[in-house]
Amino acid sequence: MVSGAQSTGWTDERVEVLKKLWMEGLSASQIAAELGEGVTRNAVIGKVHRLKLSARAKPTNTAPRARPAARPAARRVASPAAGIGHIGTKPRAAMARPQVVGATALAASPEIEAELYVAPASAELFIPEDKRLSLLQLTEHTCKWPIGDPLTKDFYFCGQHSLETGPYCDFHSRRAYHQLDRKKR
DNA sequence: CCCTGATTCGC
DNA sequence: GCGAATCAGG
Repeated sequence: MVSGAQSTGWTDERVEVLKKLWMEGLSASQIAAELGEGVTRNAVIGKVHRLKLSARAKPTNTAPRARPAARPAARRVASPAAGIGHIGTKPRAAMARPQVVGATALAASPEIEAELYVAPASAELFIPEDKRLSLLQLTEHTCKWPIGDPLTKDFYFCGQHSLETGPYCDFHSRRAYHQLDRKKR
């Protein structure tokens, strides 16, 4: 009976890992990635709540989450058989290493992957001088992301081909948002 | 846009 | 019990 490897289903072993990592402060997605196969971040969160866990770094506050009121009906995947809909999302290959955990107040555990790679540190793109644009050189299709100090001659615009969806290029549009937009109702 | 956890609800 | 879908916030 040794062979009872239920890939799905929470074994004690997995639960322990889950609890450990959760208490360590790792995010649900990271834990899911660690557990690997068949485990999504939702599964992790769901299990965490089921285990009465959660509240790892919450000294106070019960956070009275506002309920979504009335759920119209969370329909499961309707999958109409042959979904010809175009794939709008990119596979993004493998994101095995998400951006480093916040690690606000947790002790590093050597037992876990101690492999942390330092960020690229490239906070900005380097624009070759021949690609830099002055204010007057901007057009509808050039990235209008300002670089440098406007008070010095070391100021110019990105100048890359901008997206149709915004005034910036792909790189800078992501930098422009990332935290804004949604809360700014 | 990316991400986080929280919640609901069909299975 | 499980987890996808969805919500709400950062």
